[in-house]
Amino acid sequence: MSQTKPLRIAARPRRSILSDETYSMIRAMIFAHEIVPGDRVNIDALSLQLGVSQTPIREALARLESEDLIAKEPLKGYRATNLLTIKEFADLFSFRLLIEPYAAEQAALLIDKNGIRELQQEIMMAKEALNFDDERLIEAITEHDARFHALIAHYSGNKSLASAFTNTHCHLHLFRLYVATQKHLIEPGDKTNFVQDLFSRYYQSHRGQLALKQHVAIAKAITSHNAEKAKAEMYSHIESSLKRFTPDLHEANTERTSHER
Amino acid sequence: MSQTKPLRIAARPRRSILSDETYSMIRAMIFAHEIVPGDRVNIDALSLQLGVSQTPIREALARLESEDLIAKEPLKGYRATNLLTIKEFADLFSFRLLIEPYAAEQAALLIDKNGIRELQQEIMMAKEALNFDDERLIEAITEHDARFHALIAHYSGNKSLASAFTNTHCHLHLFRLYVATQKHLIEPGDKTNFVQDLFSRYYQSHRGQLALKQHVAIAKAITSHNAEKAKAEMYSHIESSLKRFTPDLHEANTERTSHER
DNA sequence: AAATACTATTTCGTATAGTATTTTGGCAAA
DNA sequence: TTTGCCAAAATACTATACGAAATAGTATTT
Repeated sequence: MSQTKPLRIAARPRRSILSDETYSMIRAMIFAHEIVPGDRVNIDALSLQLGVSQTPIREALARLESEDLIAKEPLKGYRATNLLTIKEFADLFSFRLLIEPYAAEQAALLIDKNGIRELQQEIMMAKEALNFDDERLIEAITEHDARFHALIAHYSGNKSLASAFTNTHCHLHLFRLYVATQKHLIEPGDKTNFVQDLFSRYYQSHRGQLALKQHVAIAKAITSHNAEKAKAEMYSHIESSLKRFTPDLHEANTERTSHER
Repeated sequence: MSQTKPLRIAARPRRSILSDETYSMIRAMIFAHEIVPGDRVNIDALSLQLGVSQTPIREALARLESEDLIAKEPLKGYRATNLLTIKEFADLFSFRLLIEPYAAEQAALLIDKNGIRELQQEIMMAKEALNFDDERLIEAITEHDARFHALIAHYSGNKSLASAFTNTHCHLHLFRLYVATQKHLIEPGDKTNFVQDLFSRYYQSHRGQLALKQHVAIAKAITSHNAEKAKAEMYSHIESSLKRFTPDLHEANTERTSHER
């Protein structure tokens, strides 16, 4: 009796949906620069490398295409999209400036005990991450940042907003740019110094706990249901990031912002 | 010499990428309620119906899934997503309220001759559509509305914003809800009257040229580079739509909006 | 009647073959 | 050397058939 159905039980390591796994794997490869921006993506090669057939790969690429992480040129194949330009980053943060302060405000109004716990837990994890060595730190902080903002978008209660935020893939783009500078893949003529400076400031400021302090302030405002403060803190948090991408422009912009009175 | 390569010239009716065509076809089927919300989508059946193999269908569905028009349940298959709830519509319009006034403002600052021409052309087409019979009218107005807002999002110059707007698929969702009411597919107990009333007001107001007047005002502000006015007009345009989804709430909301002083 | 076993259907993934298109590399002519 | 053309190779895209595994439905046993 003990041997009747051994195969049924231990048959497979519980095969999940290969198509989804493949998607995650390719996405991770883009994240980690194993697939370099602008590079051709050969389906055959990927199929061999990941040990799956073409079908799941095609589905994954179709999905990645609609998320703008992969571009398709008909009959020529797929390629990883290029890094965002400085302007595109600036636009991305301008966009976040439109939606995330509102998200924080709504989250402050709507968040429940569960959400409060999650948010506090996330802050705790980030504080622990500060002890990591430099190499792990940036990755950990990036991941924390992504989760933190996604969490707030989620608890805004507005699905349209939450998925719009997710679809920006802002943290993936940031990390990809960072890796590119580390690997000196940015064309030398092209403001490399600026980009590197940007990241040293962006991530060093994390090391210096600046951004984390901002996160703490936002989290505190939300968990105490102070909507006005949550909105304002989120605004200045993102605005300070935006300014790094527009070092020359923000002087000219004299317009008052929505959360100011 | 004339006969050497006749095949090269007239070879095929220039078959484009079947995968993309398939995507469009399935999307159109959702739009037109040929695929009913909540319905199972059988790949085999679709393959037969559209006369293509499974491969392009799979890619199309993967894409539609990441756009939330199709949902995948692992090992159970794909199904068309349900209609948006009233709350989801309200959230959707709240979201548009965050981004589109800004889009109009930026478009007014940045639009070029080409954009101005496009915008005016779009308005002209909409005016002509008013002469259509009722059946065609709603479809034509929906399409105009979609193009008009997308155009402004595009000429905001902010790609993040433009693609976020596109990804809402707001007009598809609206039209789908409309078709559902026409076909009496909404569960009777469930505010059908409200939904039908909503649409009669929404589209009758178009027939009464109300929304088109608003579009004209927005277009005029943008083409004359009046950023403040463009922002304000867009705000009230969307706000009036939002109110149709929140007939009871907007009294309580005493908060001032960002474009008001 | 409930639990179990069996069957049918469907999904998911693989493998392979064929066609269309692009890319490459070489050859000839300018 | 450069330019243009052509054929060959590589690659992308589609079709099709098959099999394994899970779900759903039915029948059987307890």
